[in-house]
Order: sequence, then C-alpha cells, then structure tokens
Amino acid sequence: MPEGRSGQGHGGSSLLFLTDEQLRQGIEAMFFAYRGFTADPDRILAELAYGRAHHRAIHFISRSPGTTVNNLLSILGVTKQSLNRVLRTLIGDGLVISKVGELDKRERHLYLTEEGEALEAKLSDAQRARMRAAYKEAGPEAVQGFKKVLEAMMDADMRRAYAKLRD
Amino acid sequence: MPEGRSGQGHGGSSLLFLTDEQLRQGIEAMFFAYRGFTADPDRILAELAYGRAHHRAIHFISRSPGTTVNNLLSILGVTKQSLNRVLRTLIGDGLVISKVGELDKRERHLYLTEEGEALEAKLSDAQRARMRAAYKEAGPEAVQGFKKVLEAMMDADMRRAYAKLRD
DNA sequence: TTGGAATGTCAACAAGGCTGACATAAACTG
DNA sequence: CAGTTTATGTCAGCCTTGTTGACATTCCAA
Repeated sequence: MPEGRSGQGHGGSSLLFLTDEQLRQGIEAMFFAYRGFTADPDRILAELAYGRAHHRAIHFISRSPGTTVNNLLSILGVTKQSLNRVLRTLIGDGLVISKVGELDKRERHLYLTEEGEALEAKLSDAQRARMRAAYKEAGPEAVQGFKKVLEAMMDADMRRAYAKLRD
Repeated sequence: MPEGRSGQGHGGSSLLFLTDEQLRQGIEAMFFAYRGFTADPDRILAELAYGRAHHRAIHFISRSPGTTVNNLLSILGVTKQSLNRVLRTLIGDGLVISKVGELDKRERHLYLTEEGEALEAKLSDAQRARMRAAYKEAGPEAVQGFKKVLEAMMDADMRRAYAKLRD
C-alpha cells in the first residue's frame, strides 16, 4: 500500500475490526468474482452477436413475463433508449414479443418466445452451473453470509426491486 | 417462472439443497449488488470525465506501485490498446507517471503522482465506506462467507491474481 | 377539449471494449 | 553478430451499450 494512506482512514477502522486492508480485499474479490460471474454467458452471447445487455433483458423478462418496458427500465437502471435498442433487436430476431397493453395502450408487455426461452435457459444453465459449483465449494453457511453482504451493499431501491422479485 | 423449465434442470438440485430458485436469487443479488458497489466511485468519476476503466487502472497501480503495463494487463483482462488509451489520458493529466525500467528498459513501471494518489484516495474512501457499512450490517461471519463464495466464483487465473495481491 | 404526464421510438454521439497491422527498442539465442 | 522474441506504444476501424435530444402516441385531469 502506498505510504501516506494507512493512518488517515476515516474512522479508525482497526477499533471496529475492519481495516482498510480487509475492505480492499473485499473490493478486489467483488471485481474478480464479477468477471467469473459473467464469463460463461458472455462466451455464449459472443457467438450470437449479443451482449450482456441482451442477457439482462432476457433474464428479467423471463423472470416476470408480461412486464412493461418501464418496469424493466427501473430494474435495469439504464435509459429507455438504451433498453429500446436491445429490445428492438430481440424482437426483430424473434426472441421477444411485445404486446400493446389492453388497459393502457401506451404500455408494451414483454414476453419471451419459445426461441427466447431456449436462449434464456442456455444462458441461465451456464451461469447457474458456476453459481452451484461456488455454493457447493463454499458451503451453505457461507452462502447465507454471501447473500447477506450483497443485500447490504445494494442501494435502497435496488434492494426493494430485489426483494420484489423474490415473491 | 415460465413453464417448461422447472422439471428439466441439470442434476436434480433439490436433492442437493440447491434449487434453481436459490441460485437465481444469488445471480440477481450479484447483479444488483455490483451496481451498488460501483455507484459511488462512478459518481465521482463522472464529474472528472473519467470512467470505470480509469478507476480500475488507478486502483491496481496504487495497489502495486511500480507495476508494469504487462502485469496490469493480465490483472485487468483487457487488451493493451484499451488499457493504453486509459493510461495515456491518466499520464497526460498528470495522475500517473511511467518510468522506463532499469533492469529491463523495455518495461514501463507505473506510479501514481500525488494528484493520482489524491483521486485514488477519494475513490477508495467512497467505495470502502459502502463496503464498511455492508460488512457492519451483515456481521463478521457473513463477511467470511461472502469472501468464500466470491473466491469460489472466480476463474482459476483470477483467483491466483487475487491471492497474489493479498501477500 | 385541451394541456400535461406517461410511454415508447428514432437519431446521433461518446466511452470503452475488440481486432489487426505495424513500429521501436531491448533482450535473448544460436 | 544476425535473427528472433518480448514489451510496449500507436493508428485505424468496428461493435456494444451507455448517454441526450426530439418526437409520436396515449391517457387523464382540469
């Protein structure tokens, strides 16, 4: 660690069992782990000329079939223009269908087609396989802690969105 | 969950205490938590016309002062062209200096300037503050599990890079 | 019925990944 | 010493995915 930092941390963390070094390790663990987390789906997507953005859209449409563009927007945290580009290609390629809302015709309700479901399953299977291996290696107690820390790391609105999906 | 999936999972996970639903929750937790993880530095960086790529370079140079371009490359997992673009701006802005190697004059050793250290500290403080809050909320046992699962999720070479930084 | 709010689409731009080609300098090897 | 490999930097061009701005449609409330 470069000199001139260890003494000036905010709030004397050594008294609270949390040194800057421990925190830094957690930060780096998140960085490296996230790479692993996305690696397998990324490989599959690259063959299909899709990206992570497509995966995210497919995942959450699969999770909540019939969700609206606006709802998806708030979950994904991107602009509607960004999401729209992704949705356009997915709809164009026949992986997603968009139905005009019956009550409110401004809304579009999104569903995966059979083909969309197939890709979703392929991507999910790859990602779940890694997750399953990690869970098994770490053990059930570790998994509890893992989720607990991740939840605490979320912004309040994301924690809400996350909890909502658990229903 | 859309029909046609729950029965066909790979390997009857219910017998192994890991249902697809549990795994999916972990996947979503990673997604939402990573957003929180990067949110605070992102806000700071946006004001300075820098991005996450700059943050990553600054972080690992701060972590291993004098590291070479090649070493940084393997840690970050990007192409040299991509990294070079970022380093060029950081060097141009006086946040990083590049010294020709003494033993091997082909190598460039990278260091943060005082100004670079200042930005690093600002970014780190923000990120550590969130990490510290999450750790405190979740408790020390949860933190153990958190790290354990993240390590198990990394690719082998990333786990090596991660371990190497812990020395 | 008219104006504002909500929803979604299209266009254009920027950041930051990527590949490929190539230059330079230093180190290594036979 | 000649030739090869290694480390780095650079240019050009492409793609994905973020952004803002402009605009059309629909709904709703004054």
